[in-house]
Amino acid sequence: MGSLSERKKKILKAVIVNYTQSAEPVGSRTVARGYRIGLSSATIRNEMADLEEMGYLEQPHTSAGRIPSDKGYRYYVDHLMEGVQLTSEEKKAIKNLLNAEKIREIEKIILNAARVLSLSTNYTALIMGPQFQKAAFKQMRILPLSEKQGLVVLITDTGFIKNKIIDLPYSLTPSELHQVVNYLNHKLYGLTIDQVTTSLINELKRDLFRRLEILEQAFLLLEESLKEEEQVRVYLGGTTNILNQPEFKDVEKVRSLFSLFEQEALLSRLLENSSDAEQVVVNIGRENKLQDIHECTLVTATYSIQDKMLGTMGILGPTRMEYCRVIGIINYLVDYLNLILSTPNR
Amino acid sequence: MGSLSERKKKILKAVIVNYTQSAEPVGSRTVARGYRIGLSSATIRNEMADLEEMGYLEQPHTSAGRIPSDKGYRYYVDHLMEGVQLTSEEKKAIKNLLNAEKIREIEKIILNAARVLSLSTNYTALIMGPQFQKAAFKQMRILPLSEKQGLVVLITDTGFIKNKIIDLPYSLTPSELHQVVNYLNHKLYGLTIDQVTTSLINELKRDLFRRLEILEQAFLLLEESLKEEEQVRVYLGGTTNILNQPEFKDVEKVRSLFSLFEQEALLSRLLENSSDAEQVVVNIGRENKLQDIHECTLVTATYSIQDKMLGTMGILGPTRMEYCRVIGIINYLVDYLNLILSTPNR
DNA sequence: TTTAGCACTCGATTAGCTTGAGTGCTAATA
DNA sequence: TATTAGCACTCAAGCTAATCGAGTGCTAAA
Repeated sequence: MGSLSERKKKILKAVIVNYTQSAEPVGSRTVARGYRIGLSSATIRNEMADLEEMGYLEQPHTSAGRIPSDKGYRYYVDHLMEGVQLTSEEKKAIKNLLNAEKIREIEKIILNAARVLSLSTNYTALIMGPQFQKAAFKQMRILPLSEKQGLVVLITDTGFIKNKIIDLPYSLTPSELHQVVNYLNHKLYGLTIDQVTTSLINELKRDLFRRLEILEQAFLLLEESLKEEEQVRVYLGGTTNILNQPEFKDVEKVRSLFSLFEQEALLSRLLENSSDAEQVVVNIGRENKLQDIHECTLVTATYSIQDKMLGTMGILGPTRMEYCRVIGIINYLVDYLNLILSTPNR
Repeated sequence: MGSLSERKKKILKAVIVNYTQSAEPVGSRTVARGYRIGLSSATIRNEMADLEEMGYLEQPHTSAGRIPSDKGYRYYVDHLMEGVQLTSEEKKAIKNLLNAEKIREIEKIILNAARVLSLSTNYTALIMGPQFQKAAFKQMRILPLSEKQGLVVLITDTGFIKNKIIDLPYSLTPSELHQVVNYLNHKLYGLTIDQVTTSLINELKRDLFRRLEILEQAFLLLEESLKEEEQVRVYLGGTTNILNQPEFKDVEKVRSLFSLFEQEALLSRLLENSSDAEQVVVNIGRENKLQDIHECTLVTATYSIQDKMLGTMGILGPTRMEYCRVIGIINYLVDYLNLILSTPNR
């Protein structure tokens, strides 16, 4: 597949670079003039015809220039693109934006990261919040609210905090409650939320029954607050950025994209797909599973805290995207975020 | 101002009703045919010319029909519109949607209400979350996370729960911490968050100093978690609904509207404006302060818990809106929501 | 193998024409 | 006096034809 002649590579690259900027089909003459290839437009024309036949370029109509196909972009990303380092100003800008305040809550950090990502790329940022299910149990507390209600506070090792109001079984005295909570904290410490399955809970339940003779209902709280398949939150930034792109001058496209944005479940599946990979993943056009973004590219990367993968972030833009810039930025941001998150006393 | 002849009223109403459905300028013939006024188109033409001169109607261009002006809609809303009761099916549908699960957390209820509101009106719903500042302090707790960090949990009487991670002054022993918390709970109980001003905190600080000789830093937590002017959250529902309206076939308008949607601060100010009023408030077109929604109507109402005003909800659609339906729905939803929220053990 | 040259294609733009919904005005009518 | 019928007029929208020009493919010469 990497078997394109040097000349074809140069031309393909020229077409992509030009099209990325102009959003207009690129003609042979433009390539001949602008990119120091030292060939006449006629020759380039022939090469471009070849590239089209091979599937790297497309022609909107007979008498127009060429635009890159998904396959063309793919080749560009895999073989032609030069990784670009951010300038130190850009880096500084990102750091500044991200550090506006000393923030400890992970959710706010992530919300902020989405903002930064969209601002610095001018595309739309999607960030999947920490996957609650995969975090490890750190501690829980129950604060009594009234006779019959309590507030469960659940804290994971990744700094995720979850509240849930529950009904308390009337027969629990404060000290019994305390005992239950202590017992659970002891037993569950370090397990991932996934591991705290119903069966484990049932087991503990039996155990506790014997020891403390506490009402079964006491356990509904944990089940309730854990089992409830919590949708992973996806934070969006710069959703309107994409409206600046000429490919979205049609309201129909805008609608289909924005209704996707409204469906968190779909978004999180979209991001989850890429979440195994170590590196930055680029999904170009129809490589994406969802119809609605068949004309978009989604660049994703995962962020983590002390080597434990937390979630995925992505940039969504038109396939005609500034690939190297975006990849550079997302790379830098992920690294920096990992650093922040892993700093012990952040 | 209510001094329109009966005939003019009928005609104005006919124009508005028709335009609301068709989104096309309404001609004299259409009015004569469809609305049993018993007058010829010529007469109606004359009346419509009068109405235009008076500012209730507008003409996009000479040879087109008339469309209502903001003033026309205003008159309609104030004098001509018949309040429409929802059918019992509609009511049932709303109840079902809202009650999908037994939900206790107020935030989720509100999020859900936004969904319901947008689904049943087909416009965009904005709901301002509970105004933290105006809620009354109920209790606070501090859960130690590590040596140096603690989690402040703050609960208001309106069921709002707020977490914040803070740095603990190293010199506090658990029991000292406990004492401080108890003292604060005692002192602050029942005050609104607004009332817990810095000066009160300072006062308490002096007080505590004397009694417990506890480090000043212990107080940073409260200040930090309260003073931080927490932006009121605004929840959106059905943002894409508005894209179905023909008045938004132009991407420019979509962009300006959606970038407004991204700015929570602006949205909350928008809703706050109407938040004194008891009743449903209708802001038509240019009556709205923000340029971006000069072609929209915002219908708002406030919801409360046991007569304490919590927040505002609104419906945003084109000025050509089904006023009576929207007002009926928002009225019903607010009443119902108030009922749910005020039920003691919800 | 490359290039110059040329005929050809086809979207985009413009201008002119037609259509039709709707108006305003006037004169006739109830 | 209020209403209506009739008619000339207006103007956006839609259609067609003509023009323009960027860009192509092909051919023949270098």
